Amino acid sequence: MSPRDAATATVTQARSVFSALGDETRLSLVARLSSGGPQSISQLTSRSRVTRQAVTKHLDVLAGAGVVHDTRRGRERIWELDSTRLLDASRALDQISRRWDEALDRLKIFVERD
Amino acid sequence: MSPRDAATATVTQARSVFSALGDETRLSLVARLSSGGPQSISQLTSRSRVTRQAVTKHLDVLAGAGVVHDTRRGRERIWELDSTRLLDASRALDQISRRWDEALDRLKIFVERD
DNA sequence: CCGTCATGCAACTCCCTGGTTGCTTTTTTA
DNA sequence: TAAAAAAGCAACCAGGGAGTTGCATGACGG
Repeated sequence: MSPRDAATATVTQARSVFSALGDETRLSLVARLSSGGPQSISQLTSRSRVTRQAVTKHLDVLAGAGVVHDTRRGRERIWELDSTRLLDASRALDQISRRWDEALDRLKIFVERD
Repeated sequence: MSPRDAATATVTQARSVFSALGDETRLSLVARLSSGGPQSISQLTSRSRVTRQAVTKHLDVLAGAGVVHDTRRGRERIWELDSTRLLDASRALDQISRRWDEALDRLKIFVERD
């Protein structure tokens, strides 16, 4: 995989994370998993406005983005946060903004030259 | 504004940024503005697969999330990246993942105790 | 002044997403 | 072992979002 392909892959993954976190109920699920730790579907549903089925769907979307993963325990399914992709996405955002900030700095230097 | 309200506001803003960047064409617009600097609508359209009107709509969405802003120059409209919100969102993501990582660490310590 | 280049405005289509309801299956547990 | 708890499966619906086309407007250059 060339460096350029690697960069594209990173951005693509970051995009799926963004799209996953762009939904309000999903973001609140992530926040709750972040502070409350691993929880079952019904536990997550109890503090939510929407149906259990809706919660399940959202968790599946989050899993698709690699943000959470589940393990079965008896009759329940425990969902847990997966921080790696979140950190990757955070870094991607950081780079995009810094790249532009540096461009701005270069521009300032250029403008102030005369 | 209470600290809790402030936190909620931050998350809400971050969410709108995520939702804005969740779209492929929008994310590529942001990437191009990041590396290529300020550009007009038609400039941005020329390197895009979609129509000028589509690009315009996407830029409006990005502006709504506070990620870009525009200035008029004659008959054209120049769009520029706005890094503040991007950095805020990046930090929010970082915190969510770190909060969970620390919880994991505490758990490990607890488990290894016996 | 006139063509043309950059953009604005509006209507319309298509389909994906978030959400629901209803029923079934699998474990617990009393 | 029967009731209840947790979750899975499937169908359905309404709304919004991405994209398009068509036409109007405004600014520049010769």
